[in-house]
Amino acid sequence: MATPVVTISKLGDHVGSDVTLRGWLYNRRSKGKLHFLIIRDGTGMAQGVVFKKNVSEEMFELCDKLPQEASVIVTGTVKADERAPGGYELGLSEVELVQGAEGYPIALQSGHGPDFLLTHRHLWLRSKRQLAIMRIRHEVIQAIHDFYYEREFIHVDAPIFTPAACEGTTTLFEVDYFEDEKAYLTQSGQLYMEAACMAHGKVYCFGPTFRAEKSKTRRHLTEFWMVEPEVAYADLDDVMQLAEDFVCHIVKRVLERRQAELADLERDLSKLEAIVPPFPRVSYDEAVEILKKAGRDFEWGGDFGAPDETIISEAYDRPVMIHRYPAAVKAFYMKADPEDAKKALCVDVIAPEGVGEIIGGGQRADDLAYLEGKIEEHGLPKESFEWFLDIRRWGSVPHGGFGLGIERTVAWICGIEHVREAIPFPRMLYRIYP
RNA sequence: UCCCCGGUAGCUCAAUUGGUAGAGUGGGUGGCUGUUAACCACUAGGUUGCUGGUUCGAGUCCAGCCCGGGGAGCCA
Repeated sequence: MATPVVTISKLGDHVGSDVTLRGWLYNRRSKGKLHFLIIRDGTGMAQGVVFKKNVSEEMFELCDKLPQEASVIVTGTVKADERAPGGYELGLSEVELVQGAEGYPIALQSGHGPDFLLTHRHLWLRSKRQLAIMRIRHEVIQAIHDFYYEREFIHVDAPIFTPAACEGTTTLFEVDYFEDEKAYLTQSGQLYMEAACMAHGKVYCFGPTFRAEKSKTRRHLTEFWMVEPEVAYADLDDVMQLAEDFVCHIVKRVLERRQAELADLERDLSKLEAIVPPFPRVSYDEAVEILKKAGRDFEWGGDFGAPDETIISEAYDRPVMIHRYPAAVKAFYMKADPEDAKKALCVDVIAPEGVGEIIGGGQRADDLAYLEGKIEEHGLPKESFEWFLDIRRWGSVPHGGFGLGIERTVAWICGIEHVREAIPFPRMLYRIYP
């Protein structure tokens, strides 16, 4: 009679009985008369033990030759054993080879370089560290959807093709297809969320965004994922409160449910456990003072560079919210501060540990005449924004929101150096394969 | 786009002042009944990124190009 097929994550439910696992050989440690087969199946890793006396000679020989990443179906008796990784092991009675994997390029030992690993990204995903990162990414995404679902936000998808820019036009990918006018890959779903929040009150979008920036740093991808909530009747304080609750919720969820993955990544948990409210709210003016005290030569009015952000974030053990930047360095749709028209009601959230900005947002301009002036000031084609101006023509209300970069958030939580490891198949300047 | 660093075995790296190209790992073969990136022995494996130059002689020095890494600007 066939044994039940189970996953490694559920082995504990089957102690004492025979089960079948379907997966891949992660590693093999062979002795003279027994083999230790480390098998992974996507839900975890488990050790199978093959004793020469318990199996046929052919099967024992097969196990002696199994290469790393061979696909295998194995059957054996589950028992708890402290010596086994994961706490359970299988005394194997059958090993079926599905396909071999001679010459598998990624070795367990001997570190590989980033170029080699990225070229083999489709295989690199199978390694322990990458498995942990992708599972944490998955948890972050699920936590995001749960957070907004519980708060009665409606998930509204924004288009990928857009007729005009939200940010600078130099960073747009042009698409040559639509007959009437040029189209571009989206840089942000925000403008569409502004329209949607006037319909549903509280909305968010979650999708890919594209930036044709010639950026070559550990914080940049050409294609990255962003979640963008937008809330009607929200002011800047509401936006900051939402951002704080949101980031805390994500970190807490990963700490609760992904301990094993964080352990695989050797993440310093105390850094994540420190992520609790309240986050410091620092005005742009105060941030400039921090920089000056640190000896930076910084002039009021400019935007912060990456080294500036790092200096400011190092003054705190949790994300820092910097608000009210000079309007001149921010996008056209920002609402001006009623107390100082030179400043915008915006907020950036800077993550600790040098990851940089994970959130950018603020309160939006809700007055028609003001917004028309800003569009002209920025030299943008007004006709492309008529629909956006309509939002201010009929039933305009104060509203605001922000965008959170998924890969930077995942990189920060995982404690990894580069965002390229925080997305399954990174797209970067000079890299589109695989 | 600019600045800095690099390109040597499948992979990660070493090679003294310009003088016969080396190790680990992975592959192969053999050994081992409790391994935790197992270990031990043996073994195969090279047009030193490309093109040109200097030199008796270039992995090493020079020029140009290609590719990669890190950073800046810009941004999430």
